[in-house]
Amino acid sequence: MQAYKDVAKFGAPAAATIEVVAGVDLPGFTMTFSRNEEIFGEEEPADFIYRVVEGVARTVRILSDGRRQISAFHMAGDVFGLEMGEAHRFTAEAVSQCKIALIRRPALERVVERDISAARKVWALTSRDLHDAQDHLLLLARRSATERVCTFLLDIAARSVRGDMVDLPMSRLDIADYLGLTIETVSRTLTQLEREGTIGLPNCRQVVLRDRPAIARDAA
Amino acid sequence: MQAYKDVAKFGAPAAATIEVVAGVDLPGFTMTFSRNEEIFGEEEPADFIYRVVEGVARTVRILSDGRRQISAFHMAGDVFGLEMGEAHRFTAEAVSQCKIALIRRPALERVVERDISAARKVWALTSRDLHDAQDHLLLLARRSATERVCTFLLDIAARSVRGDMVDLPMSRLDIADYLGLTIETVSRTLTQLEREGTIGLPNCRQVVLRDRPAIARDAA
DNA sequence: CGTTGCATTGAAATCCCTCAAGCGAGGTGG
DNA sequence: CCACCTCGCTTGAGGGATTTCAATGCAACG
Repeated sequence: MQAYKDVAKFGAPAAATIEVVAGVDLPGFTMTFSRNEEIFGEEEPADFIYRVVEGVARTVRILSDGRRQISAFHMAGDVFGLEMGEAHRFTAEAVSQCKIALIRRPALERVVERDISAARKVWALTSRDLHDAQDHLLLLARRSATERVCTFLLDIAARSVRGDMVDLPMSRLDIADYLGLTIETVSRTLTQLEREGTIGLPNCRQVVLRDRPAIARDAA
Repeated sequence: MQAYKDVAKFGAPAAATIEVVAGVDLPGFTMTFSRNEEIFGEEEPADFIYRVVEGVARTVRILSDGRRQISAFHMAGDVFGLEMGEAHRFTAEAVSQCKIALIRRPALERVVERDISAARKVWALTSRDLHDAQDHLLLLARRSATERVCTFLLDIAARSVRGDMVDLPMSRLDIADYLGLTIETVSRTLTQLEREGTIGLPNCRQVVLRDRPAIARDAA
């Protein structure tokens, strides 16, 4: 618990039973983090695994010269910070104010040692992350700015069930660092799509998917 | 065995005991594949897992318009084609002529159901792949052509223990598709590094790492 | 000895980035 | 209540890294 000694900073942890994955419930506690607050740091011992209860988190890597890359956004229900090694390989931060459930890793390890089906479900989490990373890889390696942005919009839309109105919980900088672009290119691409009538931009945190087929086409 | 009915095409499979990971030995068989031959296809049922015995394989994804991305090169000892789902998510091909060990997936599943420590080792394979993918992600998102090529050279060098002389088993096109560049950019970057005296290029399939510190610096 | 398949090189074009300014919403204080 | 500030987003102009297109080189092979 070292990292969270100073609980005043984070809001009081609340003990609870956390469903890590379907059918695997473990004792844990929830904490709230404010916008941009660090949840855990790269290289820190991976003593917990984390599950988003409310809000959105991001996992980030930063190069020495400041170039930043967001590997994933984590929405309600997503598990992150699961490691086989001793240390975290990313920094995790709150995108918006969020409530996060923490599960002590030894507790998870114990269940995994005993229960094959639980072990399988935990493995599936890693496998899922791998698939996402591989899709992301293809995106970054071979897709144009427009394709990246459109893919991103469809992805976010699929993860937040709101019809054609999509809320973007993250800033343009976050989107840019996720897509391997600059903030300006993201902005220009969005306004370009708006000019073509493909999307609407009532404000900078909301997108209306006016022409999904066109977006899907652009997402290639 | 449907996919490999036509064994004549591949060379006769040879039954053997395969070490999937340290301490997990399973019955399987080896087959040889010639340069550029397909080992398995995307969307095909994932009935086997694969381990490189000799040579090098690649896992590939292709977009409808022909853009290609290589997610990884697999060298001697590497396991690939491990899926939790029903189907492969990549195409796998032989980079050079290679000998591949195939393990029937049900055999693996049985061991994983019984033996927790084996399950853990198999999970570690997925976890390792995830780490590699995440490093690759950062490379593609935020690094320049020179940085990518230098990182690649160091990576290959680390995987083939030969001092400062590195053999490149793959073509320029393979390197380009792995690094998210074009073949011309890879070629230009290499000749640039040669002109600076950082590397030597006795021929297009061999690289001499003349100044490792400089390469490491360029790899950022 | 021509063919074929990479690899290299050059010139031009393009896409995205960099730098710089302007805009707008939200918050603060006079 | 409004001026002012701040922060994030947008927009523009210019530049640069990488791609594209095209030609040449080179080694292996029949």
